[in-house]
Amino acid sequence: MFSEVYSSVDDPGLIERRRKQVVTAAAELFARRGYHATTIKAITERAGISTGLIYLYIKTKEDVLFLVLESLLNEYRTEIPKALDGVSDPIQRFCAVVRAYCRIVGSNPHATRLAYRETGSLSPQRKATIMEMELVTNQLIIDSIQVCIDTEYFLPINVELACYRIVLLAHGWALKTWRFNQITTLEKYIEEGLSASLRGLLTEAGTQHYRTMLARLESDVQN
Amino acid sequence: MFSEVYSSVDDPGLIERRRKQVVTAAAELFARRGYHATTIKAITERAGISTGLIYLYIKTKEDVLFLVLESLLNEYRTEIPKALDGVSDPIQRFCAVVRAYCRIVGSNPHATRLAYRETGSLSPQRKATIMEMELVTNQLIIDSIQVCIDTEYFLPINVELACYRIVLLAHGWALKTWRFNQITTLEKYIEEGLSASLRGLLTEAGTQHYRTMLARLESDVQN
Amino acid sequence: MFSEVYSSVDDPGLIERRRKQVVTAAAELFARRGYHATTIKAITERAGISTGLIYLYIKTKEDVLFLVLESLLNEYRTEIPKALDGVSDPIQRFCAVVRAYCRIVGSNPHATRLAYRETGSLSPQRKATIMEMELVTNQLIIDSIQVCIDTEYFLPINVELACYRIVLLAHGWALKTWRFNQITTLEKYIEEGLSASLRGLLTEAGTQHYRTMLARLESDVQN
Amino acid sequence: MFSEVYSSVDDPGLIERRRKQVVTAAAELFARRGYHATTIKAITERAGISTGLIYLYIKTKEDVLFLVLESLLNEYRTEIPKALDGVSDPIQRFCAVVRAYCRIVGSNPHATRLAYRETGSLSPQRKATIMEMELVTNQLIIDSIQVCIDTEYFLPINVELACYRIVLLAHGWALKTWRFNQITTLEKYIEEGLSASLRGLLTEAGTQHYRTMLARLESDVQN
DNA sequence: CATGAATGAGCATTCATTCAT
DNA sequence: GATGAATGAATGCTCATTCAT
Repeated sequence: MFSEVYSSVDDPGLIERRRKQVVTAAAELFARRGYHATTIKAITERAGISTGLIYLYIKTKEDVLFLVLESLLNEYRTEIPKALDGVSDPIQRFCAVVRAYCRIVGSNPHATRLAYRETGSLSPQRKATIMEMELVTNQLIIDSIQVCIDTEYFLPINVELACYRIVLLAHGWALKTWRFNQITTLEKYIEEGLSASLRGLLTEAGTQHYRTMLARLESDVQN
Repeated sequence: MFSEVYSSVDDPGLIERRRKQVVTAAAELFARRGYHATTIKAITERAGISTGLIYLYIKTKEDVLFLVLESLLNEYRTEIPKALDGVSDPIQRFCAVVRAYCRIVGSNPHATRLAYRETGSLSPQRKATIMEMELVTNQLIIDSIQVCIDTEYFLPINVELACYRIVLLAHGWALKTWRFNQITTLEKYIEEGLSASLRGLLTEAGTQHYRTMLARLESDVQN
Repeated sequence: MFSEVYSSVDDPGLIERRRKQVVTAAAELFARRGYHATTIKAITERAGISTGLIYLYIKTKEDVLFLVLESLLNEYRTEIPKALDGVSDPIQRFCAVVRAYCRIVGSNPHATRLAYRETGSLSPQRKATIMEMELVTNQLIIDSIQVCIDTEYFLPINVELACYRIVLLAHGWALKTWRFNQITTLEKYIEEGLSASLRGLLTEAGTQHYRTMLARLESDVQN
Repeated sequence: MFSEVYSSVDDPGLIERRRKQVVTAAAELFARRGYHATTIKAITERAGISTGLIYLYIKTKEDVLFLVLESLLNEYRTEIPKALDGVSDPIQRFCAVVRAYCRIVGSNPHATRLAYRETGSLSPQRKATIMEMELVTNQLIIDSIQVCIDTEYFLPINVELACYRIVLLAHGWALKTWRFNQITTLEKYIEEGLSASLRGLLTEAGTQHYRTMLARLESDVQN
């Protein structure tokens, strides 16, 4: 973790701890004021360290941005698989991925917006790294869709485009929170979006399977 | 047009002309380098005017950003209605709106991304103005969906959420151009997205109506 | 003049004037405190301009150093030839060059020391430029020696090494002013150094010629 | 040795050892990058000690510069007398001093240049101390010249000025190494410079004596 | 109206020095 | 004595904005 960024300090534990301080402080400030409008001094003050100290753990201000974005994407990569634990039905797995992704975004709207706003402020190499990390997360979605297609629950559509529609469903919440919070809740947003997506994806067989499953779940809940 | 921004110059025609120069220059630079990395000097140079002159037509750098975003949203508001000219069938009107919106985004991906990145750099009031303009455009989509629901071609879903799924479909192209350009074309992207959306929206009756319509269109083309 | 340094201002007269201000101020401060210990702010304050203005006429602090050194070397190149005006006798020309060089150094001891201290602070390219300018000045000395050798007034020694002994005689005054000012005057220093040099350079014939010349000069003075 | 600089450590042997480490490391770095561009951290790293430790042996960065310069001048004071061992003829002693001085400079051109560049970075008191040390070395040269004058081998010129011409001859090699290395060798430079100096210094009697001596030396070599 | 030189507050980064361990 | 993380003042440079011409 926190790879790619040089530190002149040796103790990895200390690096981890200090960087967490810095990333937490920076994430909040970047979210509120944006990357460019946030000064290093503001970050260090909020992190409770001196101006100079931050430069023992990062080399440039851009490093801080990278660490913030990296830490966000790491959360996706770590949290989504957890939501799949113990779920075996293909359609249920798809639903679980969608819900997990949306909820992570829902609990981090600032960070998600930050990723949209400021990825372009990174150096090309760093930008590429972040994009690759995004692709890794997307793969989790793609896989869950592919299984549904293989089992003929989903129509044989372009998997990657379908994946991006899910990604945009999730990110959409963050990008338009200001409006969505006025007219609905995150969970309703998820269910409505999920339903629409499923209607666009399910085959006849898939629909059948999905209904049976829902019925069973309901009767389970009743007992 | 160009309201909300003070100018010390009297002649409205001159204001209009100068601001067009400035907005054109700024839009290109903002798209390439981002708002913060673009200097007023760079804008005036590209616009072919002197450094000081710009301050006769705007008061602050933020004004320029506002004018650029305003001009983008004006294009949406102007262009989309044109696509509806002479189209009367509700589903066809819906399809026309979606295609028009996506194509405008497709011809302005930079500007669209700019809106996502830098709307937050505006003052709260300006931000609100821009968001309202977005809502006006959205209303065009909402109306086209509402008619389809009223005629029972579309399921009675939440209209605004459905609208946002369309908006995100369109914006999605701009936000992920880097990837989509590698795997598809804009028109294919639109048709795939439109199909998935329709599957998620159409009622039985709507599906029927849509199929009949498509068949008729095809036979028209053949003759 | 002041070539090699970029300015964003167009008017050459203004550039000339502003740079003179800056160079004068910087030369004094560099001489007193050294290049590194002198801040841009101190230079602009002394030059009576604002902090930002200096950057319209130079790009980096190193540019200022370069301009200061360049202006010193330009003085050598301009002043020494003047001392040769109307002097035709080879030995007298040699003496004139030596005296002129020493006097310029004597009126600029700070700048001369600065050249020794800080030429190394320039970029390799700039350093090369300064060294070349020094070689141009040295050529004036070399030429005057060569003529004396050709006329067999001077021994056929290595001309360049002889030249450097003269250069060091002159620079020596600046490098050791602190001591020389305690024990002698510049003019006495010059005459003593010149005598010693001549004794090291003159042939029999040269000595003869020199003595005759001196005698004539004295009788001229008497009349 | 290493007087004038306070250390909080008691053991003089340890002080001596640590300071040698520091001075060696610093001398190399100062020579390559200059005093200001060299950081304390770079010095301690090269010396193989921790950042904080250096402050047990010196109080400020300037102390390090002083120690480096002091150690250079100590070398002059120690080495030159060695060259005089067993030489009794006045002119030969003079020649030996000149050669020794030039050779020390020749083996330490960086350090010599450092002394010229950075003596001014010392506090006035320290500067005075260094200058005094230089005078002590100069005295060795002065003495050798004075004996030659007393024996009427040399003309009765100003001894101190003559001394400085020798000093500048030696330092000249260091100050202009970049050029001299292109056109000659150190030994040839010394001999040429020494010859010119002698021609400027010797009386008739001195010249006679010197020639006899040279002849004897040659015949010695032949046998 | 137009020009572009002038202003000066603001910011990322460095580094000598300190001090808790 | 030794370590190296921590401190914070200091500095070169940028750039939005002003204003004399």
